[in-house]
Amino acid sequence: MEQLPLSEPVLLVLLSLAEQPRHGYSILKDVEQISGGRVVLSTGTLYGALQRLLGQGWIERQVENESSRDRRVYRLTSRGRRNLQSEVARMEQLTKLASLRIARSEV
Amino acid sequence: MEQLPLSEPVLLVLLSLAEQPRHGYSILKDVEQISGGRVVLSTGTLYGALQRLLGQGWIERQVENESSRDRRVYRLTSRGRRNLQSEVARMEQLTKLASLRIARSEV
DNA sequence: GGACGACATGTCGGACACTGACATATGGAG
DNA sequence: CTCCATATGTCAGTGTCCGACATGTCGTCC
Repeated sequence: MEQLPLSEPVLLVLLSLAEQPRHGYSILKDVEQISGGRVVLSTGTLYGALQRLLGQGWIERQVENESSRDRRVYRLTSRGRRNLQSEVARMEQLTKLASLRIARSEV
Repeated sequence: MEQLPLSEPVLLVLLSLAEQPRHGYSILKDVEQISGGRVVLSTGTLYGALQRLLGQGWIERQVENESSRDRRVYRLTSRGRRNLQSEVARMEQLTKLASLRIARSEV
């Protein structure tokens, strides 16, 4: 029922979780790394997005056995993975269109 | 000085203008067409975006000789075209990363 | 000539996401 | 013991998008 498209911050959070379950701060660092340092999420953006994604059932809390630190680990749900895939498919289509339009206009 | 990324509505407006100069309503119809009917801009979104893009120097008004109808035709500036190209390059990079991450997680 | 729908531009309030600043607390290194 | 990285969270401000409303023209059909 939720409509795409995703914002870049949220997309990067999901891509980070697509690789493996992570906790918030780990997502923060991973996003910075995979974006080549270009995207540095503020904690407000991150934790707000996590709450929203939880509410929509795209991600879920992972239960931990014993970790000394106060970490909250999240993982993609199958629903979240499906939605992420369709979102990426949409992006690919849009990117292809964009490349065509730009190329055509340069001739 | 303006930072990317662009929202999907604005990106589609720019792609529409990348092909040829258009007036507002024409952009509206073109965006609907190139997005396969998926994106239907509200006029609030469209005219707001056009004002912003004018202010940032990404697009400019085209002077008309004589058209009966009250049309305001816009075209991309060279600055706008450069920025659009770098934005599309960014999207391609992000899309590539996304495909990799998703593919890897499916194995 | 009158009605109606497509064309054409615009404003405005509400909803919502992103940002930056602030707050708090723990772990490890020196 | 001090400092920094780790770790999570809130909040006010800002900007964008959307839907509704407003206004007017042009062409066509009856």
